[in-house]
Parts: sequence; C-alpha cells; structure tokens
Amino acid sequence: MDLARLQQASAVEWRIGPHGRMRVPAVIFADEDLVRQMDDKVYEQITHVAALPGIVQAAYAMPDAHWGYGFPIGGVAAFDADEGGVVSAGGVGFDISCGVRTLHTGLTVADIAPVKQKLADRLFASIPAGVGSSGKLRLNSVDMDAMLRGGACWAVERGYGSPADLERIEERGCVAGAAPEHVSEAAKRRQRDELGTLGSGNHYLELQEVTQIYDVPAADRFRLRVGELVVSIHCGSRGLGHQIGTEFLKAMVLAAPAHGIDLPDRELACAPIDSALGQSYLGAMRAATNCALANREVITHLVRQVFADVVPDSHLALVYDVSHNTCKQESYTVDGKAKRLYVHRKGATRAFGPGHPGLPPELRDIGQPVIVGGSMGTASYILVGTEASHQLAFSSACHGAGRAMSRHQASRTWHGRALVDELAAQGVLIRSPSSRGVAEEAPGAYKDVRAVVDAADRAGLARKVARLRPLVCIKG
DNA sequence: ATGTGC
Repeated sequence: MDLARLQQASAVEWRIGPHGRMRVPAVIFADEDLVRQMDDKVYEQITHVAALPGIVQAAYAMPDAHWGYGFPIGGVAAFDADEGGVVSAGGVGFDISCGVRTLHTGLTVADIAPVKQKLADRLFASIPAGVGSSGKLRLNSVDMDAMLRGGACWAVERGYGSPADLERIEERGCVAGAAPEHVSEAAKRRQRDELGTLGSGNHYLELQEVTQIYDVPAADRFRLRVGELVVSIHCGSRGLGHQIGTEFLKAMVLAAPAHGIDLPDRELACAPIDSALGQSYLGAMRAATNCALANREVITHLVRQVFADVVPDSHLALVYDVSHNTCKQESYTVDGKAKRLYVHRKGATRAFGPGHPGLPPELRDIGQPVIVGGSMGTASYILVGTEASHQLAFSSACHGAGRAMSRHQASRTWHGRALVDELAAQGVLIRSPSSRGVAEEAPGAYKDVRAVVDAADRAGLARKVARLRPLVCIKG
C-alpha cells in the first residue's frame, strides 16, 4: 500500500479521511512495514466499508488485515440500527464464528517427551480433519435445532466437554437469538455429520509450549507458565456456516435495490438491521455461531479422551474461547450517547478490557484473553484486552498472522512433504490428510506474527501476555 | 473458509 495515501496518526495508526462516498474515516492499525506490505485491496475495501449506511465512528483494519470477500479480513465495523445501519454477510465472512480456544494441560515438555509421536498420531486419528471430513456424531433434525440454539451448552448437556468450560466461552457458550428456522435445509444437511471435525485451510489443532511471558500478573491469571503445555483448537462452523453465508450473500445482493442500498461493491452485500432479511440473517448467523461453539466443545472432548489415554496425569482446562468471524450487539458510547451497536469482526478478535460486564467474574478485573493464532509451525500469542481498545476499535484486536501470499501462489512455491520434514527437524510434528493443504499454509505465505502482535500491543488494542511455540500440529 | 478451482 502506498503510504502517501494515508495520514499517519502515530507509529502504528494510519487514517484515511472521508472522501467520495465514505461516511466516516477509515483507520489502519499497523507499523510502517506492515502497511507497506498490505495489499492495495485493503485500502479499497476498508474505504468501501466506510461508505455503508449507518456505519459509526470509523471502519478499522487490524495489523493482520488482508484482502477478503467484500470486507478485508482483519476488518472491524459497527453499525447503528437507528441510523439505517446494516448487517453484512460479507462483513462476517463465510466461516461464521471461526475461532480459537486454548486449554492448559498442567503438563510440561518433559512430561510428554516420551509420548510426543504417540500423541500426534492419536490426536490425528481421533479428530477428523480435511475438506468434507465427517465425525462420529449424527444429528437428526430435532438435535440439529437444539444444537443451533444451545451451542457449547448443548454439547455439555450431551456429555461433550465440561460445565466449567462454559464460563470461559464468549456469551457463556451460547449466543442468544439463534433462529434455526432461518437456516436452510441444505445448510443443516451439510452439517449433519460434521460436528466434531476440524475442517481445512488454516484450521488446526496444536500442542504448544509456553516459551515466554510478557505480563506476569495476567499470565498467572490465565494459568500460563513457561515450559508448560497448552492445546489450541482453531476451527469454525464448517459446511453449515459456509452455506448460510453463500445463501444470504446472494439474497442481500438481490434485495439491496428494494432496501434503497446502492452497494459500493456487490461483495459488500448487506441488509438493513431492521429489515426482515437482516433479522433472518442475524438469526441464522447466530445459529451458525452456536454451531461453531458446539464444534469446538465436541473437539475438546475428543482431545481430552486422547490425553486421558496417553498422559493420564493431564487435566485440560479452558483458558478461553474466542470467535473471529462474527456480528455482535454490544454497548458503546458514541458522541456522548449510549448505543447498542452491531459490531462486525471479520478475522478480528473481540478484546474486552478490564471491568467489562461481558467477561466472566473471575477474569473481569484483568480483561479478556485474546488468542492470536500464528501460521503453521510458527508462534502463537495470548494477549489481554485493554480499556483503551474500547474507544480505539470497538474492543477489537488482530486474530492471527494474516496471509501475505495467496493459497494458489503458496501451493506453487512450496511442497507439503518437504515442509513437513523441515518442520519435523525443528521439532514440530505436522499431521495432515492433505499435502497440498500443508503447502498452502506454509509459514512463508503468512505475515510475521510477531510484527502483527507487536503492532497490536503498541497501538493499545491488546497487551502481550505470553508466547506459544508449536510442538504438534494437526492440520486440516 | 468450502460436499475447494484454473
């Protein structure tokens, strides 16, 4: 991106003043190197988002932002229903409520050294991964609707996961307002046997070692200690979310003229929050959110079974579960007025600061754990939400390293087999059903996650707490 | 991201 098109507000904040059809400014949080590397498409997309009806304050891009469908991935935008605000299927993304959860194990590197290979093989055998993979659960239509309404709470009621997990999940594991009646039969059919599966692309399950602590009090509260192991699970709502996204994108494009919306880009398909279509989408999107929460809960159960078998001394407890692709109603003060806004985060993590009522009581004084997943074979980070982020970017932070190269280009640049060998030599065991999938996810196809996290920290979006190094990676 | 797409 050409820096001349931006006004630099600080070392890590760049502004684009309203021009053309923009209703509000656009703001990019990143250091100079990251901004230079950013695709010009991010500029184009974030200014288009700033032109949507009812947008409040500004359109934001996080340090990991890159070209997405309509909205950039790493984009944040909030809309006011009272000002004709919209909800956008492209603003949430196809993989609705894709997210990451991290569990601490109470184990050290030494504890698992003798069984590392066995753990990798057993996790790979137990957690289905890859395109079209299916799990052991089969949901009939009654179960499907109950799951879509109940999320992780449904899973726990069925014996998957534990009640204590729910306190450590956004919205306590179950988003209100889910409307399974607005989820098509096609979407439900695709999901019938996909619960408890990882999926493909950048989804993964990793065994990670805590290698560095930056904030001791927060790390203590999150029970993260150097040399100890955690498990991180990154996945979403599989075929169901994708089907919902596809169907509503189409419907929103078709209905835009009737809603009086002149789309700056048809990929930004949206509908007024107060319209029937907007409400149907919100109901279906919330159902997909619950599907993703149930999925991560079922996978957690499968992971615990493997650990109970291979390392009986372990006790896997959830640190936190964050969603990356969502639209949520949250309270903010804008121009001195209290507002309930519809905050879209696409490839961005909610990052509530200390004192936020949406946090579980035991974490309320310290802030929300923010999990930033790195690319395959590279570090991940745990951060904590700040009070400043509330005003800076609707309590949002980055979600990962962010792609720097297309999948296609990556698959032509690297070979999966060679990458697996290379990473094994560095002590990272990769298990994946797809050699090409591994090539597409090559660490070199991503931005430097450390630079992304440092920029988020310097901008005040969230504060660094701990660094994690992968030991085992089950890749979709 | 995806019962993948050139």
